[in-house]
Amino acid sequence: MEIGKYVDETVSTWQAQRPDLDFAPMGYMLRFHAMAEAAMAKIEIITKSHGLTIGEFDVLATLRRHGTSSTLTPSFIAEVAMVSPSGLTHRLTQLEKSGHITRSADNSDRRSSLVSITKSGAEVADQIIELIAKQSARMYDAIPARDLEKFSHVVSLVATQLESEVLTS
Amino acid sequence: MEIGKYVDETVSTWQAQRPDLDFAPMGYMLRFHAMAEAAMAKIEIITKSHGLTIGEFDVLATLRRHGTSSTLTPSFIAEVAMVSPSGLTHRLTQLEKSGHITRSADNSDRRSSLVSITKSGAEVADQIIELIAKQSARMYDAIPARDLEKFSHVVSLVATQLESEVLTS
DNA sequence: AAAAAATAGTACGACATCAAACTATTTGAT
DNA sequence: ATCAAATAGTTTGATGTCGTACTATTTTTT
Repeated sequence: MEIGKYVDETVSTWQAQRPDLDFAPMGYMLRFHAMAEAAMAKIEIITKSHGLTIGEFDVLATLRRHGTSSTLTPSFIAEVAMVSPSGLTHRLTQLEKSGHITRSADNSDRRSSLVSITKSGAEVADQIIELIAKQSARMYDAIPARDLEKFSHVVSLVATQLESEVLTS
Repeated sequence: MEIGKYVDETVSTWQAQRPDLDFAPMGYMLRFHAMAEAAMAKIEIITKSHGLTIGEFDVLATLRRHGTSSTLTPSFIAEVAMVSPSGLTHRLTQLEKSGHITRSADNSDRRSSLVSITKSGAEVADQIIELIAKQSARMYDAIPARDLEKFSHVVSLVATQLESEVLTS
């Protein structure tokens, strides 16, 4: 089913069953989410075409954007990429198999290790980020700059609202 | 890491490494996505507190909003809930275990089956949807109605853009 | 009427992720 | 200095999802 229809159907059938509730905000939220998912699906097509999951690309991108031959610790990457330690281990293992990164010992702290991006890793990251930047631009092509500002503003407000709630709930 | 910071850091470090590209649109997209994820995480807390995954609730909600004692086929539910057939089978199995639905044979087409929501299933669905409706409303509390309209408009535009691309790519 | 094609649902295998338990090492407290 | 606590990373087990293959049934074709 297509996104718009899905949301419309969901909201209207719920509204019919529960007229005591207002489903308009839920509708905004659903549309918002579906949209973001669709955008992400586009990105995934790009990474997959280069043999990477989005998660793996995220790790590779974290390394790449800290320098063409950067070396970071798993902890730092996990923090920035917002992935669990175990999730990161898996991603690193995959990237290592593909030859996009190398792991080496950290002699100053032997609990830790050093993750380096390889030449091929940096190349793939560069190729993918170009496609993502272009795809993202295309996504907002149809939107007038003024609307986009307004949009961005609302997104910020919702973000603030959401994060303030984290503290109170 | 907090959402806003994460996006800012990502965009600015990429921009420094690849000044030839424009990362502003990607920034919008990332913020957009992070926000939607955060919203969904809120919903997940609600469903989890009633012992359901979001996916399971989606199935239960599909049944509930088609009537308090509705009966639907797995095919229809899978279509509306946008889940794969195998994914649906798993969700139905879980819901059946919890006593929220029942499966029975369809005598008019013996390949198919009939899924019915139970009394407890309908009750849980109602409880959860109330919380989701309220949570969604709270999310947009801080936003003036006019801005919200604009927001919705832009979301629709992006949606259209994304879906038109599906055809051309 | 028989054979081929389509459809409904399930089973199985793969995968990305997470939480919790675990090992190894470093830091901090006494 | 010693021992407890904290930290870094991996391993293990569980979960939810999908794609593919499979079984049973119905529809369509000839």
